[in-house]
Amino acid sequence: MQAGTQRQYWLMKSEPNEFSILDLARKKREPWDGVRNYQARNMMRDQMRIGDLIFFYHSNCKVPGIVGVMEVVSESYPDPTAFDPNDGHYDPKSDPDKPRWYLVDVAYVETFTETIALQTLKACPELENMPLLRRGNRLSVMPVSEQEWQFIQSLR
DNA sequence: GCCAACGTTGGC
DNA sequence: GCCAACGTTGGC
Repeated sequence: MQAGTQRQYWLMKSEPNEFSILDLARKKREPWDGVRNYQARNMMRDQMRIGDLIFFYHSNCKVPGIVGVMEVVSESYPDPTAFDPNDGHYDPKSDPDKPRWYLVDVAYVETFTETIALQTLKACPELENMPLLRRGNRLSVMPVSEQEWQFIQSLR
């Protein structure tokens, strides 16, 4: 982490059918590719710093919720899957000379013994301002305040 | 599988 | 630049 820079906190979603925290635990480190949303991209490209911590959230599954922690371990760089016609996340409009999509590499930190379920998070007034809990929110990458981070850690 | 909410696309 | 149509997300 850069000297004088406060560590930041994030939450990132993944469908466990596609990529789960078990997959990350096995691989140790992985490019967080396939994000195709400008707001999410901007946060990865412009704001994330090496050493930031991220809640790993399982979406679109039986018990959606936070399942563990990972860490940002690279600066942002162009998402190579956008240039690969054989990749499911291929985007012909992303020019290698002017890439549209960016990502960071993340590393596995830990898995919680129990999922902190979305249902649990929703019941906490301390978290009512989290974008995650706002109606209709679909952002797959979002900031978490230090207070929210600490509070969620206390739910374990 | 349903469907509400939201982002993106493209015609005008 | 508006906005209708369409596609996707993601909880339920």
